[in-house]
Amino acid sequence: MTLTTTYLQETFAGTFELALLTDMAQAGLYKRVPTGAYLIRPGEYIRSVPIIIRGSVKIMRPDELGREALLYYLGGLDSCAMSLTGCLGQKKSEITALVEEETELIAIPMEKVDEWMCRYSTWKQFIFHTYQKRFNDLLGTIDQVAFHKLDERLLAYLRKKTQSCQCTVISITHQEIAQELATSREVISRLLKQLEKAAHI
Amino acid sequence: MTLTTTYLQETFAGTFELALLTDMAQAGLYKRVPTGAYLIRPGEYIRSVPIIIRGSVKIMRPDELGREALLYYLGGLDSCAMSLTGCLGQKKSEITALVEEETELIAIPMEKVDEWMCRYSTWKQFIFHTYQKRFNDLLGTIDQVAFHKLDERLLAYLRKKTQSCQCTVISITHQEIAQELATSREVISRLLKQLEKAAHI
DNA sequence: AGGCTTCCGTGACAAATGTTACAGGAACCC
DNA sequence: GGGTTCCTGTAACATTTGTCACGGAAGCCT
Repeated sequence: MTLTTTYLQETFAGTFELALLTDMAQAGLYKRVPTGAYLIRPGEYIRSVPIIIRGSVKIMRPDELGREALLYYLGGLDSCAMSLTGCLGQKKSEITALVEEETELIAIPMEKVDEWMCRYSTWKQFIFHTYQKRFNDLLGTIDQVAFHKLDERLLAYLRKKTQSCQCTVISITHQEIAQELATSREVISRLLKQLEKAAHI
Repeated sequence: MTLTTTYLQETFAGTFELALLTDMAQAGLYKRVPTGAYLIRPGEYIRSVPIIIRGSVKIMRPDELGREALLYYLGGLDSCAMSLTGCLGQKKSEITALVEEETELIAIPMEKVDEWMCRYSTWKQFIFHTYQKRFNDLLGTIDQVAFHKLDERLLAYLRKKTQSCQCTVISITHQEIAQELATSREVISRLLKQLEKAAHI
């Protein structure tokens, strides 16, 4: 599919000025990415900045071996700050971005990201707003990991999950939860049992 | 003290262009801040972006009550990304910045931060470089908290501390360490004993 | 049916961390 | 000297989390 200015206008109603939308239509690349695909993996170079239109992307941080801590989710009209710094700094990615639900996105080539920054003030605002959101996400993650016990973190995790997928039922294996909270399956099993009991009282 | 372009030239040799330095000399405010002072506290508004010339500033994240997790340190020629987003977004601070060693800094008023972004490419680079560094710092912190046990974290903490203060002897109470690692004093006592023993073997 | 895989439940135990309680040393002030 | 405060050491115990070992349920393939 090719991007049309009209489509962009519907999507970004109010946030971007017309001239910018026209530029985006021309320079941006529309992509539809299926569940399970990776947008980026550690070690790869980042050459464009994605803006998520619809769907859900999970950003994770791997450790030396195997484990991957959950950092945050990207949803509608979010963008990734990691990609921004990565892009502008020409660095390899330090994170993994996994598509959780089929995602539509617009990929903006990095030269444009830079160029528009001075040309369009709404773009500059968007970029910094993105930074701010991601920073707060990370701070939130640190809060969780540093100050809260696993049961609370598990609850928070489940809540966020239901929010981000807009549904009331979650289908996921204990194993996956365990990975994202950097613990083991048995522990999650145990805690879920506990919560279940506690809920009955 | 007033800022002179010559002083700035010495300090930022190579990183900033001359015209920018002249602007900085005019708009920037030189400050010398004593150990123990706060640059910012949660809830306060940020009206300028500090660039640290010399010294050491500790950035912490408080939880609902009392505890404060260590996020990272700012040292020579560092700047704070939180202040950037805070500034440009007009938000209240979510963090605490405590001066650990007497610090000299230049405070740049936020209008200038914004204005120079498009005028001076070296400034833009500096800003994004700052973002990138802080982001990586945060990721490192998450790594530590999520994947490592307390004894490793303690070691890493001590190492960083000796680095940042450029000395071989640290003088700090167990209590403080405990706070920054979000644990209790007794635990730190215990672990330090352990490490001590282990070192003797 | 039988065999395979994946996921879940669970008990028993080990290790790590948090908590409580108390004692002693050093510094300081009166 | 006596009193105070701050810091450290340490023992005992509670709680939380990690690990191991195993068994059972469901699905899928032949």
